[in-house]
Amino acid sequence: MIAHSVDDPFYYLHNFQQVLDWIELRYADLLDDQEQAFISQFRQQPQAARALLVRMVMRKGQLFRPSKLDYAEIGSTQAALAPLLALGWVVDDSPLSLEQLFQLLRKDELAQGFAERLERPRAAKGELLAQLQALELPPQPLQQWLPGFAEPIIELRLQALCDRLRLLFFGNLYQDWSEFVLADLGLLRYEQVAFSADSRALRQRSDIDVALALHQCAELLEQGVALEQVVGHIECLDSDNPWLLRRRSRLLYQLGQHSERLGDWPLALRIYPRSQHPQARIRHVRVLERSEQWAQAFELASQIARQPANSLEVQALARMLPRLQRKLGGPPQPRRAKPQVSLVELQLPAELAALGVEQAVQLHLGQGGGQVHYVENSLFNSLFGLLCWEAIFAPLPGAFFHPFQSAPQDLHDAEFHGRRSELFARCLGQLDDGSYRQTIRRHFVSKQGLQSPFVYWQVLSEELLEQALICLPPAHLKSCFERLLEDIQANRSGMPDLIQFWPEQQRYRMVEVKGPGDRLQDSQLRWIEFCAGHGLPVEVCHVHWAP
DNA sequence: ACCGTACACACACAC
DNA sequence: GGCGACGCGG
DNA sequence: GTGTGTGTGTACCCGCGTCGC
Ligand SMILES: [Mn+2]
Ligand SMILES: [Mn+2]
Repeated sequence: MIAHSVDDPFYYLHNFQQVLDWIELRYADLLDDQEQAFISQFRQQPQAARALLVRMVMRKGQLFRPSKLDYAEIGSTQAALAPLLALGWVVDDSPLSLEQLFQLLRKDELAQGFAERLERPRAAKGELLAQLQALELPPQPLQQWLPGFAEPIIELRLQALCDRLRLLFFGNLYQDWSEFVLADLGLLRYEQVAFSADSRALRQRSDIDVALALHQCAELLEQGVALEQVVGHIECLDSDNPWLLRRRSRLLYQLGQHSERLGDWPLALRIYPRSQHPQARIRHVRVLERSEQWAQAFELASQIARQPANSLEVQALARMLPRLQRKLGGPPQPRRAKPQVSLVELQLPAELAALGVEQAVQLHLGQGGGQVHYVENSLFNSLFGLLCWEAIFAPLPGAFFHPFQSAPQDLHDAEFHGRRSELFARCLGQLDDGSYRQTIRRHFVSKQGLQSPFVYWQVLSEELLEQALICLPPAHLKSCFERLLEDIQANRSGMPDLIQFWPEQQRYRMVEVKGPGDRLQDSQLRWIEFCAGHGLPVEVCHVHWAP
């Protein structure tokens, strides 16, 4: 599937052609005439022209100077360009804004070309731009900006089409064509899932359009376009595809946060109710509170408290409800019980501060016998990922559809566990009969280095793994893994900095380190609460620096 | 990992 | 001419 | 001093050339 970069100078072209073939085979019914035509015409072009086009597609932006497109395997850029210009896939007379011109030309070229119109031609490049921006010159072709400039500037007109193809192949827009070469070089290695030939990222053209439009809205948001306008755009976009809906909710949530930052509470109050983001309802209450609508805030908070959707909501409400009751003139609220956790106050020499608090405590605790590892979330998540490898990478319909996936598409759906409950039950069942150790060791070897949403290969040494398998009781692992499966997103974080093992006694403890001025985060509090409830040994260690 | 996702760290404010 | 930001390429 | 909320900074393959200062 992947062309080898070491012995094929056109490896990128062959990879691109593979993607076209893949799409033609599986997605033909989702392409329009223009897209179909591109795929078939592309094949008929000379190799040099095809290669140059792909090089341009892989580069940043759509505007280029031919002198910057100099590739040994392609040879003459001019010759390669001719067929692309004839087809209109590339044009060489696009109007350019002043800003675009400044991105393409060097400072000395601009200073020379605009010499008469610049007051201070020796200033910094950004200053030169500012001087010319004041003249409010409209976009125009290069030949009008700077008649007689040594080379043209060419524009690739196929970026939108190629984004669509990339979306179809990868099912997202954050992966790009460098995936192929990274995989070829062994820098990224993926599990080979035996998915069926009809497994596809997207099933209808309208979903593709929605995905592209959402991506565009995210870009508008980033560029700082008026929020009202972006919200209006998003509201028109609908789909029954769960990951598109999740994407939409996330974007609305971000818009809500932007509104908050601008102090636009009415807008935030309109946006948050439209988002299904796990924290959207809490933000809604919070904005009611910030805008001093305490009665409505209390009412909504009480309503959520009757049917909380997740543990984040429960936790946030425990803080907000007493506060709101006080605001409404209720009786003084009893102080919430602090979490049951053993606290250690530790005084360390200030020289160790350079290591960072976690490493300083790691060093200190290690002197008392019992090896200490700085693991945070990596240990428990890795053990989970190794034990449940087959369930996570099971070829369920629609979960896998291309060779570069590190996780199933529905990993963060509420139904992820339900759709695989049999498989996970089988994995977790191994914690009852002791066979889990062999499964974890087997996958540690056979899957070594393969991308996984749970396994942190760079942290998980064999020594750490063996100590963990000796010291961690299977019942503790089972509680932890069941909690993870209840809500992967929320429960995969918050685990303590350090873990200490005493293999001779089959004993361990976890230690969350807190330097001066630091405090437990919500996810860390929830982990500690979970540990208290299931008998997992965890401590919090406050560090003070000795003068 | 769809400018995200973990962390710690820096402020602010109310009690 | 040294330094950092950034884009590129395998 | 407590408890809260909010906004930052940092890291994601890595060596190399170009550009700007
Ligand atoms: Mn930590
Ligand atoms: Mn810590």
